[in-house]
Amino acid sequence: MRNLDTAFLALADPTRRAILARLALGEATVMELAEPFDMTQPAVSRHLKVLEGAGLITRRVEGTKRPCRLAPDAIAEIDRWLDWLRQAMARNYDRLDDVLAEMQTEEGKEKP
Amino acid sequence: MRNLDTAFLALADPTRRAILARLALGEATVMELAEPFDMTQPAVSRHLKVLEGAGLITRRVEGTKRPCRLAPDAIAEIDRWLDWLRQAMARNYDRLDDVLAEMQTEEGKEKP
DNA sequence: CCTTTATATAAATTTTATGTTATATAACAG
DNA sequence: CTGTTATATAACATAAAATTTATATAAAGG
Repeated sequence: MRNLDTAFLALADPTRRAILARLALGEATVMELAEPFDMTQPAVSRHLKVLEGAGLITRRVEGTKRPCRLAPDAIAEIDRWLDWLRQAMARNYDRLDDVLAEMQTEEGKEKP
Repeated sequence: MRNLDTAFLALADPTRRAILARLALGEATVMELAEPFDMTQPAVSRHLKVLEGAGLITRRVEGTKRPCRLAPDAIAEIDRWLDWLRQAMARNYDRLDDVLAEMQTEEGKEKP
C-alpha cells in the first residue's frame, strides 16, 4: 500500500500537521499558510505538494492564487488501516495463548 | 507534539506496518519477524526499535529471546489527532463561506 | 567450558527529506 | 507594456533514515 506510506509520511511532519490545523479553520492561500512559519515560501510549497500527493488537501486556481483546503475523505484509508490495527491490538490484548505464553515464561523460568 | 512525529513516521514504513500486521496474529520473536523479509536481522532490529520508540510494540525478555507484541493502547494519541482532523474536515466540508468563496471564484470570474 | 542461538550495536554507505537561494511563470494593477 | 504579487521549480546543501557488514553480548545446550 504505497498510499499509506505517503499518507503517514505526510502526517509525520509537524509543519505539515500545523498546515492541516490551519486549513481546518478554512481555506487558505500559500502565502497565508507560509506566514506563521519561520521558513521560506518554497519550503511551504513543497510541504503542500507532499500533502496534496497524500490526498490530504486539494487546491484550486484562483487567478494567481492557489487556495488550499482539506480534502474531505482523505483519511478514509488511514482510518481503515488504523481501525484494523486497533482491533488487532484489542484482540491481542485478551488473547489466551499470549497470556499463557507469558505465564510459561514467568513461571517456567526456574531450571527443571 | 514530538510523539505524533515518531508515531506517524513509524507507520510510514511498509516493513514496519507488515511487522505490526504479523504481530496482530500474536507475539513473535525478532527472528520470526525477520524471516518473511528480504532484509538482514539488524535491519529488522532497528525497525523494531522504531516501533518500540513510537510506543507501538512492547518487548519482554525470555532467555535469549525478545518476544514482541502490540502495545495495547498505542494508537490513542494518533486516534485523538485523527479524530480532531476528521471533525475539522467534516466541518470544513459543509462550511458555508467556503462554498460561497468557491461560487464567487467560479462565477465571478468573468471580467466585470 | 565451548559452541550455538538470539539479538544488539557500531561503523560505513546509500537513499530520501528538508531546507535554502536563485530563477521562472503567470496573472494582475497600473 | 511594466512592475508587482503569488506561486512553482531547479540546483544545491545538509541532515536524517534505512540498510549492510562486521562484531559484541549473553543465555542455552551440550
